[in-house]
Amino acid sequence: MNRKSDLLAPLFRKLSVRGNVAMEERRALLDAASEPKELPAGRAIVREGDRPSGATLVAHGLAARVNVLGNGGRTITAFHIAGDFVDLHSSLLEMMDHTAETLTRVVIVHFPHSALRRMTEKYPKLARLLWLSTLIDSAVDRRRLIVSGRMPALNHMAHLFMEHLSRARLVGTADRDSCDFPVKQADLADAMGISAVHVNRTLQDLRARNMVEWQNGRLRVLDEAGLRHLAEFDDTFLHLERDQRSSAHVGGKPGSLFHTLDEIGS
Amino acid sequence: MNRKSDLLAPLFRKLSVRGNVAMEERRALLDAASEPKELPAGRAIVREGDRPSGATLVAHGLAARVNVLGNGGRTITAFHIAGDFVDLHSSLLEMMDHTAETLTRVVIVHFPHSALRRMTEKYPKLARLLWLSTLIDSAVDRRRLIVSGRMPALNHMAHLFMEHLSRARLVGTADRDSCDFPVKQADLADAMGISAVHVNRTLQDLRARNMVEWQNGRLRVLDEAGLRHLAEFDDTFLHLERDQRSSAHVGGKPGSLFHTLDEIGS
DNA sequence: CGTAACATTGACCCCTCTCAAGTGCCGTGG
DNA sequence: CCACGGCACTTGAGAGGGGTCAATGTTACG
Repeated sequence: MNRKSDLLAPLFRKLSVRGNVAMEERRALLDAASEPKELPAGRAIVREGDRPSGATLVAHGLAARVNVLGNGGRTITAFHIAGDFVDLHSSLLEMMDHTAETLTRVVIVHFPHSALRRMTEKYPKLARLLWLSTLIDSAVDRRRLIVSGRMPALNHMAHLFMEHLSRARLVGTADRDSCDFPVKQADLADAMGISAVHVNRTLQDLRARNMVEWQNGRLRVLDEAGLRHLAEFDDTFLHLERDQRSSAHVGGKPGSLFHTLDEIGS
Repeated sequence: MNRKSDLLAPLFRKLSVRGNVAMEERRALLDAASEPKELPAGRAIVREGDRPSGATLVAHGLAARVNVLGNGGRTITAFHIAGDFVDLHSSLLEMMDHTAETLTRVVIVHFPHSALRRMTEKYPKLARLLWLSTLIDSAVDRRRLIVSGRMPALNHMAHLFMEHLSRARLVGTADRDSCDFPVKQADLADAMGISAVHVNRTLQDLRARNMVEWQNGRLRVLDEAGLRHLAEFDDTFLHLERDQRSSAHVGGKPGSLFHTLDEIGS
């Protein structure tokens, strides 16, 4: 049990940034979670076209949201670190429009939709926080869309690194200036939409500028201000601020609409 | 009143594709809507940094989701047509992370958060459909992320056109092979992340292949199969299929969790 | 110590960019 | 009715970021 709660720590940490999560709510989440499962690297967690019966949380390790193009090219549209759900949206959308696969050894925890439903029914504040993180994920996607379409490789990579570091900090898995990022250059290429060769060159550029180190699967940011500047990185879009309504009072009795439309978004 | 219901027709149409919308629910939506407002082209509907007090629906005309980069470059990450909300997510995210501005004369209808809350409280099925379209919007964003990062201009443009036509069909504002698309080439450039010059050349290519016509703000698709092929366009991601749970029975008494977590997503 | 997987480098090419000039359309004012 | 200016669209030429192909280092590990 203690083991399981450790596994959910990153999620709790992330949710707590945006609003309080009561002990009771933590327990409810723990109860809804299945036994952890371990997957080796390179395994699919869910596949495009699947209709998952629950949501899967990454508890440890690194996974990626992957789409395959007609020409066989692989595209990574997001990295999932500890504390990220890979398919929370499948409950409404039903069919997965992308694959989630492990990039390293990964520990996952599964939450059946039925259990989630029961839990969120009872704890609307918690439901609200989960939806909020869902919306934040979309906000991050929008950000990536801008960056990927507009910035040259150097700036784009700076943004990717800063985003990764910020998100790792959010769930408490980062040191002051470094965090795990155990991917291959080819993975970065798939994530940035450039060739692996050019990833290599861009990386060298960033190193030559003494802005980052990246070896043995660990990212170290040497010049954060410089990186932020290059990437025009502003973590406002991660919505790190505390959400007024969730953290304190909130008139959200279960069943009130407070936990429905008002907490979603376009 | 009749006028107002005409304005909501595209929204109803879109929602109906995914689940039934009862007469009573339509009335509720109509009641929640403010008087329509008309804006000229080039006006901001909401600005980045705003904290809107409600959600705004485009009832007529064309708007765009815009972000401004440091170098002054404008990025369009989405076009909003009739039936699209421009800021539904602001209710949870609170602060807008992008601007929505009109590209033509636009008629908007405003829904105060409070009214939406009351309405969705009473009609969970309706709430569910609204959230669903919210999630579909994110799915479309993910799709754009893939396309924009991976495809050369010609294929990218093919995708943009097909997506626009499909969405226009969805809300009933398209003929068999054509729809309004009153933007400048410079807007297309901002949307695709390429220069206006190259938009022009790409457009000429597409025309030379007899695949599209585009004049006087109207798009006509001459070779849909060809376009779809170029763009690897598969409108599955628009989730046109009927949602089982929403359309028929559904055990969703108001207040049940059915309309909470289970209907959101990551 | 051989092999496989990943990182690095070099050479050459193409897509898209920028700069810059030219064309066409349309609304306004004379 | 025509001249004019503005705006959008076109076209041309040269430059550059990033792509591909292919070879060479470099580890990690059986």
